[in-house]
Amino acid sequence: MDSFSSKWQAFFVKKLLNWNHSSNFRSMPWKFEKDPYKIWLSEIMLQQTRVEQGLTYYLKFIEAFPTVTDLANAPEKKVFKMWEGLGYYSRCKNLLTTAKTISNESNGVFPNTHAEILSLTGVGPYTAAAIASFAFDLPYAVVDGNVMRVLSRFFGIEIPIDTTQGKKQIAHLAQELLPTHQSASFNQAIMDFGATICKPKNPICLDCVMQKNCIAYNQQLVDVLPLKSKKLIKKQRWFFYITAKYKNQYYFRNRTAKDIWQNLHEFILIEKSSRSSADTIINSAEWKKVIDVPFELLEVSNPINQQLTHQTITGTFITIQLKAPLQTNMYAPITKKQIQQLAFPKIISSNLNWLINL
DNA sequence: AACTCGGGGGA
DNA sequence: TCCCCAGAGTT
Repeated sequence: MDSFSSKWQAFFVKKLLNWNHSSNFRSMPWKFEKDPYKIWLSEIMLQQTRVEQGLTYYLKFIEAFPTVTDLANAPEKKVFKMWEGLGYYSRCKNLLTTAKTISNESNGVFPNTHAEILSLTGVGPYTAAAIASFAFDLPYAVVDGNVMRVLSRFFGIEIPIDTTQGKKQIAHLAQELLPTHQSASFNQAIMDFGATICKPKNPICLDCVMQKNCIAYNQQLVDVLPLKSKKLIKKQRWFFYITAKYKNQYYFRNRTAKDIWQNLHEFILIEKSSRSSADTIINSAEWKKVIDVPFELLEVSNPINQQLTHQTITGTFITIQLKAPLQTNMYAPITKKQIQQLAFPKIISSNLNWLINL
């Protein structure tokens, strides 16, 4: 565990803080922020999310909900609508849970110890360390994708970072490196350094202030580290969405199953595990079960692919005009005005305009 | 320990 | 296409 010489560790910390003080850090609205609520909000939004992508959402949320109590008291539907497009929607649900906990049980006062922060729903080791160090100057080292990459390269760690052992070793090393009285600066610096210099692809080693003692650089392992042991397996799914209109209303439902897009809304869905034609779908028993009234077929879209991390969705939209309201209660009729308040997955929101000509 | 949860951007 | 992004919760 302590196989790295303290000399190299001192070098790393000194060079990193120096690099940071030379105004190389990234400029972001939550930098130097001391309000734990704002730090928490930004950290949740940035989980597995690029800073540039999360930025507009953060600004929008802070304006709409200046305090944790404002967020706790907001209608859930409105919060999900504002989160629409950011992905990983369980974050939004957990965000609301924690906002209500703090607002109701702590009178809106954010917890100020590492253990309490870590116990919040949606707050794991990374986020707890980030809030503790940035808001309260507590000595906890953050470990995110940047930190794992930077440390595995500089110290030449060859244990895969997607294993328990690998994560444990990096976390231990990061905590050991952390200068106790400069935890916020160190944590921000190492992430900015990873994002701008020690990048995943084409890192800027020629400009790197620690090149001299970087094991990956000296042993030509920069393109190899960090190691990962697992390969991603993608599942293919075929979604047939039925845009069913009756008297200026369209049928939707909220996704509640243990699956993607929980708490988002969707049109009537018939899913297939293999490629299928729209004709087959329209004549299937499943179709007759949900489209239980006479209808007129208006349009069948071309298939549209959406890439997710673990699956590829091929979506086809089938537009029909109902001659009577559906008898099933699996889907609810929604007016155009109401539709605009609902949150949808991207494959629906990006096609909503032409589907129901808003 | 393995799986699953989105959407976007870069190579 | 594939990989990665200021990770966390569930199984």
